[in-house]
Amino acid sequence: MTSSAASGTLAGPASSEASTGRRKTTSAQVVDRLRERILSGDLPEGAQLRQEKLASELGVSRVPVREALHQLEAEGLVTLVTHKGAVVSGLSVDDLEETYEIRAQLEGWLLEQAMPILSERDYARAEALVVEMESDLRDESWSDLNWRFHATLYAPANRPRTLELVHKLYRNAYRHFPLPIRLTGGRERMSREHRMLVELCRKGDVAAAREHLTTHILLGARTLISRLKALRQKEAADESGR
Amino acid sequence: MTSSAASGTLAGPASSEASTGRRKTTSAQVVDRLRERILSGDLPEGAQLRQEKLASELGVSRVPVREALHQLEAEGLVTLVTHKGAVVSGLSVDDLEETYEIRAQLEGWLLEQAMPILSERDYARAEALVVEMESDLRDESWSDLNWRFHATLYAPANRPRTLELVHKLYRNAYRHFPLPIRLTGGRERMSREHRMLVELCRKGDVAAAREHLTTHILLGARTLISRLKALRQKEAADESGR
DNA sequence: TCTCAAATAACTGGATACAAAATGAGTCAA
DNA sequence: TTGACTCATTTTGTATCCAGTTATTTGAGA
Repeated sequence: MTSSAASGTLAGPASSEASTGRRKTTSAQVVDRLRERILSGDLPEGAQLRQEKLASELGVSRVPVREALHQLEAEGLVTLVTHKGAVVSGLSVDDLEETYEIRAQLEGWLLEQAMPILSERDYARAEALVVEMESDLRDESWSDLNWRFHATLYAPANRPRTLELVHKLYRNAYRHFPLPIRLTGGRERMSREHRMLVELCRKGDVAAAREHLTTHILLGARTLISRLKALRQKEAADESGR
Repeated sequence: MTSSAASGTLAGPASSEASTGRRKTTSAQVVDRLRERILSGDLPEGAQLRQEKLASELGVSRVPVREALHQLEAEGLVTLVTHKGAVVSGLSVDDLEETYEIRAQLEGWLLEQAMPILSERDYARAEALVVEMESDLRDESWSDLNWRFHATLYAPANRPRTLELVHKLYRNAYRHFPLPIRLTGGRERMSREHRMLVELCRKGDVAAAREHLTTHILLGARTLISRLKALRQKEAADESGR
């Protein structure tokens, strides 16, 4: 446990210190590492997180790992059961639906607030992102680009905390969908809806834009969730029929 | 540190264990304790939280205290600065305004969803709470009763996560206002607005009810915040002029 | 062979002790 | 007065030990 020669060991002082100028604490680094692995799906829903294993993998002691797990629990990424340990938390279908409803409400409001302030520059930037989404066909890039597109339209509302909250909901919901089923309704439909949204904003039709955005989110969610249900049923069938 | 005979020592296993049947972990108890003290204003904004002091006060070691602080940080109640320690976090005026705006959006939506399902029983319960608020003149009871009134009208919407989120925002915003200035516009106006809200729900006028609720929240916030500003300016003046 | 209970192992939660790192205050000299 | 330096305080991290709980295995009896 001394040499910490494991493959995934945390970066030495030099690397992270140099970039920020301010060295993060070990537990904060552990949080970042684990969050990344969870959000990326590397640690799938339901995975057991053993303190000792994580500690040795990362080359740290158990204390910062425990603190990291507590923090991740507060973020909703893991579930801590007393004396049983940490498990990467899942989200029920109901929870997912609710998350999307909250997003629809808050994003609709953000767009409404931003619209009077949106400028041609913002529209151009948003459309550039649509183009980027059309050209970058890697599935992994998509959800980030999609968020940036949306965020571009909300930014002028100047509601940083709301934006952060929505972003958190966005990431937390998205990770539950395996990559293959994320692109709801295909890229074409997404592009079409996104372009349409920008167009409505340009026209200055607040009500129509909000309506379109809300539908975009909720219908997307419905498709996504029904696919997830199908996938889970299939998995359950495979499991029992095996 | 051995005898743990301090006044605020955590309850022995017996008391909390008996009620739930499942003993909470020490760090969870510490979280509860600290959250309570912060939300009640006992630990005011900006207060330094010394690990060792808290640990000895509560009769526990530093480990659960640190874990608790990390969790509270994730909840937004304290700010952790590396190597400087934990401070009860404040909220800027901008943050407060934003919090109320989010509440207005989400609560408006909750009410809309709940309205078709609300029954005479719910109205009666809500009105009973209004009466209770009129008779219980203790300032400390008020914010809890107020929340219960609102929650009663949202409960049928059956959106537990949204309700929890809103509740968190509610508490987190409220604690920043010292007790004396909490009752915006006096009890009479509050009662009037609450009764009016119930009446609009009874009539089934969804749009009017939502509008009234939103205004109720946002105007209340504005009054509250302007008072807070005045208070802070006064404090600043006292400070420099002393 | 199957089932259930006791023994055992594994893991988490917590306490304590100690080392390391960083901050802030104070000191001292230029 | 300014600036560098030292030092006490505090947080952070590690190691070790122990207690309590859960999971697993073992073994006896049916």
